[in-house]
Amino acid sequence: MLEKSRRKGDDTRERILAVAEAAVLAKGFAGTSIDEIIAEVGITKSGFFYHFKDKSELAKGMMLRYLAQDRVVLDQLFQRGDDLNNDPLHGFLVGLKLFAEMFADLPGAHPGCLAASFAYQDQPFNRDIRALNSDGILAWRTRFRERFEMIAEIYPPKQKVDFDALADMAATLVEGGLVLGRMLNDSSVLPKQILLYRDFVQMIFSGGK
Amino acid sequence: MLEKSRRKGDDTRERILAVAEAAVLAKGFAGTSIDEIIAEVGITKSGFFYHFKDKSELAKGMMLRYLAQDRVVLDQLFQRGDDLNNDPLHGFLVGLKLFAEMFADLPGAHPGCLAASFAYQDQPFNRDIRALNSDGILAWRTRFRERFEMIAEIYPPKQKVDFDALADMAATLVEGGLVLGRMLNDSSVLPKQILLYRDFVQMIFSGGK
DNA sequence: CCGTCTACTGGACTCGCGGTACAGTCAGCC
DNA sequence: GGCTGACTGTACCGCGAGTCCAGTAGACGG
Repeated sequence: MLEKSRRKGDDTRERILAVAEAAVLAKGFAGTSIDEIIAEVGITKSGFFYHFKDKSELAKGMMLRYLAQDRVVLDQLFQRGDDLNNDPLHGFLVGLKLFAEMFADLPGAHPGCLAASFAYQDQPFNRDIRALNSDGILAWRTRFRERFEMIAEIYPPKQKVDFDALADMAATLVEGGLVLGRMLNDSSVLPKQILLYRDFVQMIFSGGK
Repeated sequence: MLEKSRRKGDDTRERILAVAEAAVLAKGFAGTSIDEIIAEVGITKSGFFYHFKDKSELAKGMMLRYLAQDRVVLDQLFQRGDDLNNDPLHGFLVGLKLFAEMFADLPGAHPGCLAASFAYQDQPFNRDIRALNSDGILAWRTRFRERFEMIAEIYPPKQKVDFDALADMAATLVEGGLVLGRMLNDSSVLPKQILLYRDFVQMIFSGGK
């Protein structure tokens, strides 16, 4: 039928993950039934359990997929920021602007974050998921902190700042912004918060303006 | 047995809500079964459904209880800040410090937020819940914006700031901080973010220091 | 051409949980 | 003494997760 590039099943697995992601972002993990997923993918229940031994394995697969996409998108974004401006501070500020625009331009209003979706789920499957989640956040922290250290060499901040906390602030605002966006049904919350964060970073490293 | 102050059932209802809140914060709403709640409260299923016609009504009751508590706690906190310092900026900054300390001193590491717990749930019951949630957030926004306007009269900010967004930033950091706290299993994330927010507000209104 | 492996289909069945229905109970109040 | 509020107890339904297992179509290798 379609392409039969690598394995036959890889394609089905990928389709399950894609369908599941859309459903979970729209209705939450608990609110998404397997029956519903397989109906959309066009397979049977047995087919589903051939690929994932249970629902938590599905969640794990979704997280891995999500984090990989996430990493690629973020890399591209801040790379573009640096391409447009080779000063580490201004490259970062451009990256943040692009980041805000990305969230502003998202089609379906409020996508939400898979990670957060899982963070507020029950314990059992969270052992594994939480580890993945944790790694994802820690990657952000490291990436941003290293950037701040680079920036600080050129623009020494007037007052001392905890770079780890400042790095975490980005992820915090994204997660919180998505939550507020959902609550208020207003997708402009998150981009505005990112831009405020941008102002904050700018103030810290280059004073007033 | 105990007090029989108002009605007999008010006490039971309250106990259901209290038990449910603890369970939901620990395991998520979907992960909390009615059977489990009634076992702990010591009533039967019929008794439960006498008080709440379904699980979404329970959620609604929990939200109302939660928002009421929230309002009281916040009022007290910022009132204390103002009592200690009658300048609107410094009173607010003290309030934020108390706020951060409150989260730092919480016993069970990461309590999470009921509101966020529900924000990532499925659609159906969310119509009602979302409205409550929305009202809660909007109340924060108004409260903080009014405060910023008061502060700005005395400390005109160097650059123009969107007070609504700056107000939302507090709620955003709280929600996001709770999410990150859960993911990283680190309850120090949220207080640190609040203190960063405090620094930001201070920089906006009184420049460097 | 045969056997094996992958990627499923089909169907039957279990269990937990949300939710319904409804009859009965018991204590307090007018 | 009857009504109401706050339940108990039991039986039942449907949905969704998950299990078991038998069968099969197609690719692939010898």
